[in-house]
Amino acid sequence: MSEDVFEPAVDDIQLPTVLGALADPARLAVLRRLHEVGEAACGTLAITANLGLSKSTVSHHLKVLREAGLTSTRFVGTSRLVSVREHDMEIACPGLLAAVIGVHTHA
Amino acid sequence: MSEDVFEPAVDDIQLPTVLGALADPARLAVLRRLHEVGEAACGTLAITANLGLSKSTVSHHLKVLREAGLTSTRFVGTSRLVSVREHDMEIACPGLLAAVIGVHTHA
DNA sequence: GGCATCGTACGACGTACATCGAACAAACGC
DNA sequence: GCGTTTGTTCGATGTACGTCGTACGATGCC
Repeated sequence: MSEDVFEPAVDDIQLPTVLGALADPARLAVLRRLHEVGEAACGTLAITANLGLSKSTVSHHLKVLREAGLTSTRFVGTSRLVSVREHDMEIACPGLLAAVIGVHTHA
Repeated sequence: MSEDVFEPAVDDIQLPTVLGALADPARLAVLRRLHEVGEAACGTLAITANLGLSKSTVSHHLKVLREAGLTSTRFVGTSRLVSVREHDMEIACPGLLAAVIGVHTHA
């Protein structure tokens, strides 16, 4: 588990990349779950967000979210706690998170 | 040119589909152009939006935008005038369009 | 009717993506 | 130190996507 996890600076967050990261139902579900929980570990997410995905797939999705600038990762023992970069996103793409997370009627 | 162009009803607009449609720089440019112009023809867009894309590619992107529910097409002679379904989008995904179109600092 | 114009549909091609299982690396507990 | 837990990485595989040129269909003009 190397520490060289790439997280873009606020100024380097690209809108198309963010939208691409959000364009997947699984990642959308993960992001909403993270938003309401605040912080969660990868394994916990795989179970709690009740997406029927394998461990490696969830890990992959978390990587996409992180590299798009949507999430941040914190190391605690053998776990990694992931959280949404709400403040940074509000600076980079104002209103986007609220619009995407706040919608209830759509999957 | 058949008239059977599919445009989803407001209730059938899916957030992941919309986000997927927005996740392409070319489509984002087209949408912004449409937003400021109000209405434009396919050929006009291909030139005005200064994306170096072929006619068929622009047509393809317009199809993606339309099927996602983002745009509406109106038939006028041999041309098709495309416009953004701003009102419908505001109902389906409130705040999303504003967040995506209003960002200036990102491509 | 005949011809130009506008846009779509069709194949084709290369690339990117979502998904999985298995193998690996790191850190903890005993 | 050893095994367990946690998460990443590595192929591999099938699917989807972006792009193009060309061929087609529909409409307007002479």
